[in-house]
Amino acid sequence: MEKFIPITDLINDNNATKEPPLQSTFEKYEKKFKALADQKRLHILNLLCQQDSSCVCDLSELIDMPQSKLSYHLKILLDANLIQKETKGTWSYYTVNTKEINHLLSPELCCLFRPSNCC
Amino acid sequence: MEKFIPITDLINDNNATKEPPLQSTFEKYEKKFKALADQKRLHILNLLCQQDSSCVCDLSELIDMPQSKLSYHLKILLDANLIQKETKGTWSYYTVNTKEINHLLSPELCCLFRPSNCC
DNA sequence: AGTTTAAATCAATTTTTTTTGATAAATAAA
DNA sequence: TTTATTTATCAAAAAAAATTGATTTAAACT
Repeated sequence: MEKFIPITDLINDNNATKEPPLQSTFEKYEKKFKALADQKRLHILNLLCQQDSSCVCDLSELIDMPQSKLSYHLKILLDANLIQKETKGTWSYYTVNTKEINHLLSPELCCLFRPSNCC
Repeated sequence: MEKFIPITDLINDNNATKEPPLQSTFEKYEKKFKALADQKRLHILNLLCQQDSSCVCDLSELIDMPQSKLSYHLKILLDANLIQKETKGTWSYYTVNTKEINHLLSPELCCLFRPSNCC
């Protein structure tokens, strides 16, 4: 059989390989998707958007996860800018960064990780 | 300082921990986000949606990646249902699963991984 | 002041993912 | 029919991420 050559290959000029700004775009989204690529963190996000604010010790009970483990996962979400932290005294309160989530995910999916009013 | 207790905590009943269907939802999306959580795979997706169809050997040149490595990453995308495969003779042609991408990602982001007409 | 609590961080271990080069299966081309 | 090409898969090694329990820091209580 003869190799099939799509029309677009004949039309497009192959500048596809040199994309200087795309590289850093991919890095940015890699980080964000890495943060989402874990059941536990998806669960955390889902819980966070049901409370409008939760401290680590409460979340730890809710999700039944040791504190150091939870802090580790919260940090990953925080570094990806998917959640935000506010410290009051010794407590750290975390909230979903709705704006960022909306920018990243489809409306259907956002509902899973967005305050309960939506869906 | 006294511990701050958000109003929603006083209102919501704490059924948050027992979510039998949510568990499998998280599993499903974990897999999809894992597939997206890699620069190389994002690059592959981006290239794939510029061609409407590419075989492994062409992609391998375009992205400058050894064949076995590329096949490995294509399989991860395929298993997550983010791309589709069609075999013609010895060649495998891959295309972006636009429907799935649209369901998952925001319109802004979809543009990065969707045929060039959009943005 | 002394004790307790909340949360972040650390180092060591375990688990998962990725890379690499080789091989196998199937088709194409000579 | 032989040879070359395309792609998937395999096993071993390397790299990255997650888990665990302990420690540290800081603030809150008594």
